[in-house]
Amino acid sequence: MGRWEPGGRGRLEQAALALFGERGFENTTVAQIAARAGLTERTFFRYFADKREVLFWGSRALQELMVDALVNAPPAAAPLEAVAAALDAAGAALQERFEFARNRHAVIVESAELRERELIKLASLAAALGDALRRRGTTGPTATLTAEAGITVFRVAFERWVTETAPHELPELIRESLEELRGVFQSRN
Amino acid sequence: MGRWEPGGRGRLEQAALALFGERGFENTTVAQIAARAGLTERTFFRYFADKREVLFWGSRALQELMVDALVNAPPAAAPLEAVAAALDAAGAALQERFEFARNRHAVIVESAELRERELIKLASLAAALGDALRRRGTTGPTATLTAEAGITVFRVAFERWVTETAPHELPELIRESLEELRGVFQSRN
DNA sequence: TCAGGCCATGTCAGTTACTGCCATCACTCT
DNA sequence: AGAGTGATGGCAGTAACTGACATGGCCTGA
Repeated sequence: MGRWEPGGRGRLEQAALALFGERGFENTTVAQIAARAGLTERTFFRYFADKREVLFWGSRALQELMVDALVNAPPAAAPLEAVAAALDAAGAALQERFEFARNRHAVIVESAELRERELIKLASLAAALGDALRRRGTTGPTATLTAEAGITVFRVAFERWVTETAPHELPELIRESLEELRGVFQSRN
Repeated sequence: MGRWEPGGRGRLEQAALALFGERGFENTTVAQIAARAGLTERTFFRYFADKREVLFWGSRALQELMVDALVNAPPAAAPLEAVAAALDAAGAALQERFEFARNRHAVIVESAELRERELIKLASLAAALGDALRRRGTTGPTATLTAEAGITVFRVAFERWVTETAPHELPELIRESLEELRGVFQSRN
């Protein structure tokens, strides 16, 4: 195999997901990932800041998608409705890649280190949505709280989606979870 | 100094917080922490699973406090009210240690690794509160969502508490944030 | 066509987090 | 005093990550 095969990053991502699935994150070495991708350890660390990041590089795209959806929501929409639009966009996009999402999630939940990384990615996503809300005119703490609540809904729905034996559709689970959270704040007894 | 000075764990915690504050988390080695505490690196890793954990060992107590408060909330209280009781307990306890909480938080926000660890600790706290809610009879997704929303409120309020120049009281900030989040779900325009 | 440059990759040495194994030291109990 | 116990030290080893430099393939301009 030539030194110049294209798509080094993608090959590393695939090799990592496969190896993590086979032997677990902690029992997989970066050198092994690189070898399976036909590259060296040093090159791995040029593409990814650390061993965990190889599973999260792709999530940048999802974040952009959600921020765009929020920005393009009707100006008259309430903050929660704008966030809901972002969640809809994410739900529709992920629904297309159920197999991949499920495999990736199965790997992540098995490793505390990967769960940590996922949490900080979601926190950064929440911050980005909060910023976008503020650009729409929502005031400080409300923007943060709405965005964080939206991410909570997303997390709970996603977890159900990839975990349940009789799979529902993700967008539907997102809407259900959002309504349940609404109920938490509306009941008063 | 004798080999048997008591309180090794506490000395390590203090030394770590001080060094992280002086030179930053990443520029501090475990050997330096251990040396300042009059111990060795090997002993550090007997007390703490990893370098970050030294800042989080104390948070176990807070989690127990909150779960207790939730369990002891009136049985008639709605899920959100039970979670609010847990948040009140945490707010009152932390209010006593403003200086420490502020220093520790300043160190954590400066390091991505430490922020990750804090997020997973809060996630574990949310899970514990969710479990406690289920033991009170709250059904599955609602318990999770209520607990997660409560932790979100806590996080936002805590951040304001240690960040604002004119400091409010933490319990007050928690109540305010909870009401703001309620407003997010009640407005309909 | 070839000289030069560009850039992805390789090589290598070094630091540090973390672990397993065994030795050692202080204190206690009998 | 001798044995046991529990906290600590010493040491060697693995693997993640980094910096400095070398090298190989491709492209571009004259």
